[in-house]
Amino acid sequence: MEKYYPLLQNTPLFKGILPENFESMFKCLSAKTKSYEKGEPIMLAGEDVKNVGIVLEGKIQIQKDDINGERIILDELGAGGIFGEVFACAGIEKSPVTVYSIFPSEILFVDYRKIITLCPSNCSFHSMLIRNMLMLIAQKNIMLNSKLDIISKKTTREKLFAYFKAQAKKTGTKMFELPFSRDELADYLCVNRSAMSRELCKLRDENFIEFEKRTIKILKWPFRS
Amino acid sequence: MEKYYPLLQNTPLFKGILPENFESMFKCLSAKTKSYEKGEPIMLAGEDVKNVGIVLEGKIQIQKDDINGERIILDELGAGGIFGEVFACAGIEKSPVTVYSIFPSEILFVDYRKIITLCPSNCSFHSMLIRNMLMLIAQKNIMLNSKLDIISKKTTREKLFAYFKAQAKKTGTKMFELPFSRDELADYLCVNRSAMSRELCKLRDENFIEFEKRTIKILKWPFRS
DNA sequence: ATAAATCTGTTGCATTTGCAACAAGGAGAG
DNA sequence: CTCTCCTTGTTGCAAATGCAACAGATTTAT
Repeated sequence: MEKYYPLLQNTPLFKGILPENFESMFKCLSAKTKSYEKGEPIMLAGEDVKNVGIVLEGKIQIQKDDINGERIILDELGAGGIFGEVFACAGIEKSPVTVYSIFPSEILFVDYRKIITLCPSNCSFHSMLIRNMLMLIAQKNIMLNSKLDIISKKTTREKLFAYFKAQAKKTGTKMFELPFSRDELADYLCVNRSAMSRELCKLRDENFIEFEKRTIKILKWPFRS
Repeated sequence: MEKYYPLLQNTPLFKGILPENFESMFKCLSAKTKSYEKGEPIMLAGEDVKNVGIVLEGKIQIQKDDINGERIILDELGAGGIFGEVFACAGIEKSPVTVYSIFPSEILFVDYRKIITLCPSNCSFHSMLIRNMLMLIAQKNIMLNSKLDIISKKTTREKLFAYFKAQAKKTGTKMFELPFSRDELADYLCVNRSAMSRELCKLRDENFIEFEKRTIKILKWPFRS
């Protein structure tokens, strides 16, 4: 467990809390760790969520299963990522999402009631935890808004550019790696894969972009900036 | 100001705080009120956001202005509604959204730094305020997810049904009033208005729904539940 | 009361998209 | 190496959609 302390120290949730307090804190929070294999579900939609999860190792994917059986990728988290905290704070008991381990992963679970409730012993880290949680959720909120920005576009072309623009802004360059396969990207943008593929090639033919595998290079923007 | 105390008492942000503490609390929080006419902007995109706003009277609309000049309605708030709190908690200085008063409105502004920072005098309401804020933002988060659910649908028909389903669940009946004009609804669903109008009529002709003006009545569901 | 503005439905048309099926290339397993 | 699976691009076609323009109805302003 101690080997993850440097990681946890830089985690948004535990930022500002001294590592020497971790052991007593985890005890107070009833923290537990669990291992998952690649492809194994960590949390299923409809299950009770009593814990906040923190990825110590590996990679997970948060998905939403549609009525029609379609899969929507909401997020992908590596080491340091946190999930389940929104339902915790919103008072939602049943998970509306499914979380899968897409690499062999090690997850730290924390009882969320113990995070938001000040303990009798009045531990010093509690107000910091809550403050951190606030920022965490607010920023996730911003991310959701960004995704809405992209999905709100009417055409596939506009969605692609909106997504590319966000990625370019994130990485600071006009050439970047997609974190998705084509299939997953289409899911993310909520469009048909083959239609998206077609549009990508059109954009290439019109000299807007170049791409090879997951590498995208922006040559020019269609609208202003 | 005192006339709004009953309203504020039932506001998510101030819930659990006794009205007799309101005056001293507002003083501590540097709270101010301001009036707006119908159509007047309350907060423009790009402006500094230093305050959290609470609607005391009237109605406001939160919009996002697209690069292409398209308008996306993110939310509509009546008395008791709160806005700007997400940017506050996420540490974002410049507002990415525009807020308009769509009725003559009275807005209460609170310096958000004073909400999340425990004051020297250690007021009793501060930890409650932060806890309330946490739930507020987490629930807004959930709402964004719900909207994503709707927008993520590929066809206009699916979007309409996803939206209707959410409204039906909200009101608990199969007949409800739309909070939008057709134009606004199309904006909300991110589809072309005339195409949506066409689809609505198709649904009527296929006996899925009945509608008159803003009243929608669901006759049957296309898929399960 | 009259005029102007807004809301809603309608229609034709070009374009986009979803869908399904197939093919080429590459990665990984045995 | 060979076989299988996965990823990606390709294509034809029917259906959906965006767009623009128009008309009737309703609301609002003067």
